[in-house]
Amino acid sequence: MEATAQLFKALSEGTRLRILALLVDGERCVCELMEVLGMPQSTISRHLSYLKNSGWVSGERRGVWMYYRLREERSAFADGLLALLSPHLAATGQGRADRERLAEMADGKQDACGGRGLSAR
Amino acid sequence: MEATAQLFKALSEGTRLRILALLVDGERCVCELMEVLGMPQSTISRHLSYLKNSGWVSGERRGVWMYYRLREERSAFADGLLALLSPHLAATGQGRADRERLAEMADGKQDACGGRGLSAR
DNA sequence: TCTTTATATCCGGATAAGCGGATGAATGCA
DNA sequence: TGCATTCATCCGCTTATCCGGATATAAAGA
Repeated sequence: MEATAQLFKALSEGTRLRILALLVDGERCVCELMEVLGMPQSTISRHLSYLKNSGWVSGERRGVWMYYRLREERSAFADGLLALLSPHLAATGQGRADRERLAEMADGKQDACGGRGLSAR
Repeated sequence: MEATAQLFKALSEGTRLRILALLVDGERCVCELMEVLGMPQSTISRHLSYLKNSGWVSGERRGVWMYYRLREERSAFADGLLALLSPHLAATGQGRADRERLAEMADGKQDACGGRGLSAR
């Protein structure tokens, strides 16, 4: 019960939901998320830690960059939750805007990372 | 996005989840919940207000008692969430214990309400 | 080794949330 | 009307959470 509450607590914050929604499409590095969400690095990093500790995402270092993605090992409950959540978030105005912003960045490559951080996809 | 976060925030607290799990089986009055959860009245009442404000439950006064139940008007998303949540909570140790405690109360009618508060079911 | 870049963590401050006793309002009964 | 019961809200307190600048760490290249 308390564990379930903890799972929901991770999802009870707007910024974390935005991050999760972006990660549904694939891995992202911190600087990409900073750029899309328009928030300082410490804020992004802190939320990513939270999501990692609560088991929603995993991080992998590649060179100087940390790439975060959704963890594929999930409980059946968390899995159902995500299946429910991801289309819901994608349909949100904010979700659409974030996704669009990311697409623009991928085009211009004029972002903070200079495009170098963009994972090969 | 922020609205979704708010929805989850209501579910991010153990006591509120216990209450919701109990309401899945039908309406309950405050004194029954007090007795089952073993918490002071102000605590129960506060969480019920929270659940009411976030749209999860509705309350109806009948005489001196307030009966709370799950609101049946829910967004598609909240509906899916509840469908996922309720069996999950019921399978929990805490969920089972609470349910059992309630059953004992219904038998003995020796609870704080003297059984008068037990809705006719 | 020195520097730069990307990220994590620390820190202090502000705000929110939870707790449970105390108080007050609504109801019903004598 | 007076009283008991049920519940909502208030209150002061403690703890948790979020923020973002500052500092520390890790990697890569000069």
